[in-house]
Amino acid sequence: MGFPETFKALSDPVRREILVLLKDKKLSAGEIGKHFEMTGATISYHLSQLKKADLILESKYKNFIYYELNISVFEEIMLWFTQFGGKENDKKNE
Amino acid sequence: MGFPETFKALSDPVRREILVLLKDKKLSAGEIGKHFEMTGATISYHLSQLKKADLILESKYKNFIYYELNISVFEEIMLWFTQFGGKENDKKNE
DNA sequence: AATCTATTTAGAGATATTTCTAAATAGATT
DNA sequence: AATCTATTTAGAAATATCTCTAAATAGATT
Repeated sequence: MGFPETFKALSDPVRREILVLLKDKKLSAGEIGKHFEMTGATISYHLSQLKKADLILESKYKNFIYYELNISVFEEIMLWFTQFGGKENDKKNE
Repeated sequence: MGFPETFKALSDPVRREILVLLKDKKLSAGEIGKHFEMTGATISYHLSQLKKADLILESKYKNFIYYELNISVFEEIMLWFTQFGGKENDKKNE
């Protein structure tokens, strides 16, 4: 939806952990929930925030809703960070 | 102070704008404040959050307190993002 | 030393966020 | 069709965040 939402979504530790879980595999809401000591409703809330921020995509299969990372938005965020320079983000030009 | 604080600090639009202002030059609290329609007290609050997150460093000169970016923490954050892959963050290995 | 200027600290109000329980949806299985 | 399973939605409570005004600090200037 836009930068503000994306950064807000990234500001919560639970949501960042969900993103890490989704790093290498699609997972259902229930599978994600098992990694936390929280109700399914709370997990659902966090997933909705990540979805609103376009950081994840969802797809349905049978009863389940599967979530996966939306890499393109990660790239946009990375791009925002490159403006601050640091240890050469421009290796390509060396 | 650690990832959670850093991401929290980055989640506010005013604070992100402050970081952009500091991108190419050191600025005093007052100079930063001029860019916003907020009281100095509020700016001071945001600066304290950025400082707590180690995103900025401060130094005194006369009456003024000058702020500048702390690049190393930006680098740590960038590193966190690289775990999500995306459009090759490993150009070096091509 | 008195005052001025730059900034922070304290306290309070408004709003936003995170979490829960209970109820609603919706598809799958019997 | 009745029920079971997975997930979301609604509403409420607790906590955190952002902003303000007023007061405190501290160094600079007169």
